[in-house]
Amino acid sequence: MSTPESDVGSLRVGRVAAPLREQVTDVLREAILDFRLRPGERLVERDLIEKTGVSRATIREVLRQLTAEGLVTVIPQRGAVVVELTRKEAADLYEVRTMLEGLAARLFAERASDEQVKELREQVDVLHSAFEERDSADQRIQTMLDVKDRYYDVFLAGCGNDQIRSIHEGLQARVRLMRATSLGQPDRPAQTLSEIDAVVAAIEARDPEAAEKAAQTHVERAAEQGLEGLMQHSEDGAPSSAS
Amino acid sequence: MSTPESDVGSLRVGRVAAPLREQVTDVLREAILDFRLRPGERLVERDLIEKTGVSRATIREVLRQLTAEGLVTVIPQRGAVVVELTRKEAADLYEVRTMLEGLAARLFAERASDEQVKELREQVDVLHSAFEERDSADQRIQTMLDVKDRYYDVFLAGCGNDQIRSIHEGLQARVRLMRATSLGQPDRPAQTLSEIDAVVAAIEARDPEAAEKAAQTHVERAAEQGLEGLMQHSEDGAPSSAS
DNA sequence: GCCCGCCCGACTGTCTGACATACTGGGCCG
DNA sequence: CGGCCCAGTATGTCAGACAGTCGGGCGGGC
Repeated sequence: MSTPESDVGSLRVGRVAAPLREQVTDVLREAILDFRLRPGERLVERDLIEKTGVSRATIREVLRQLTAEGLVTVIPQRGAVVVELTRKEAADLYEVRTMLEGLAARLFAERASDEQVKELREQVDVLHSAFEERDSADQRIQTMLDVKDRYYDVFLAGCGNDQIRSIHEGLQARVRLMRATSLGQPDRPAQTLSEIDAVVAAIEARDPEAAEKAAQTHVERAAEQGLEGLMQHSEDGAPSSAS
Repeated sequence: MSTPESDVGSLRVGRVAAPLREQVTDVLREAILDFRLRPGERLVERDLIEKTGVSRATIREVLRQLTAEGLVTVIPQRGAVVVELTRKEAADLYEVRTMLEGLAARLFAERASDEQVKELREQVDVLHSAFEERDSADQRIQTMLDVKDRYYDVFLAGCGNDQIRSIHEGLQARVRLMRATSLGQPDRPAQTLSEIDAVVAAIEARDPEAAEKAAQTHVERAAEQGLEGLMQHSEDGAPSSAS
């Protein structure tokens, strides 16, 4: 061990210069999740080269990465396309997410420090005030989504299981993607708030069972709403254009 | 080869010529899971080029893929390394896997066809007879692992949620990887058998709750055993060499 | 007039070679 | 003896090239 043992490990320099490849990955991921690249759209390497300014090799590595993340599908000899989620796939994703958030909630209630519980409550408060804000509807929804992201950060950090976080991230991304086809009912904010309140309340009471249950209920409700928008579409395909 | 339209759809040609990249990915993945590439080992691109015979571009795409699968980590400017699982990471993985298999078992009990249940039972029977076999210990263990893989195939197919399968695959791979450091107690086969029996029995009884519980118990037991081997090692690192 | 088969353009899959940059280890100098 | 500098090593990224495949359009045959 060369590392001079004093209190090393906490003073790492933040590695400012991210590899180009990762920057591109982030940019593309954002573009997909923002629907600037829409589900079903082909990702032609040459176009991406022009748009991003990096070389083909880099682009291809990025595409592999996004493929593994489940955001793009690759058709052999045809290349990458932005994933289109089937209704069934979306339902399956929600099912897993239900379990996962339930687990996270239970663990949070069992293991988190009082500090973390307090922090979680604070995030919920912020969420409430974001809801109260009188911006335009669009504005408010965006704000709430952002705040909710931070809520989830605390939530998944506090449960003490890092694997949950990384898996949840992937699920979350794809679920978000699903809203492409639905786009329908964006706001059921009040309901969301009370569901989350229930989760945090159970956590504050240090009641793991209740927390798990509440978290599951929350995702199930979200699933109902989310899937509803897909119902109108065909049985199991995801035909975005031409009827 | 102009597929004459008679009863097409069932006679797909199995796409024998997989993209080179995927073959290489498979080979490397196998090598990692077989510990021919051991945890902590550096994966130097030039070496891999020599060993696999493909070009650097291809190798790099493969490494990205494996990175995303969680089998290798990349240290910036230093390259890829076969992952070394921390005791905590392993524990976290088991926690998630517990939930996941519990969910799968519940869904299986709820949704699978009688046919599928029967098939599952058959796999368990095969597992039993593999256990009875009087091969060398090593031989038997290998056989049981193979059979168990097939059991899981049926199990995860029958639960009807494809997302579970893909996530479980990833977890499974990394958990297997963990045995690198432990290597300790490979066989607790009898215990395993009875636990699985319990799961399938509950499924046959179409009792989702019991099935979920039994499946969770199974993974928890496996986790205890699996993690035990890691205990002897240092707190949270995974120092494979020199103490 | 319609259908079949051929051909062409568009892309991907893969390879080669090259260059800048960052890390490592070791020898040299003060 | 300790710190500095340097060359070797490996990654990060780019440019260009070429074969193979897929799809669609065009033209000829029936």
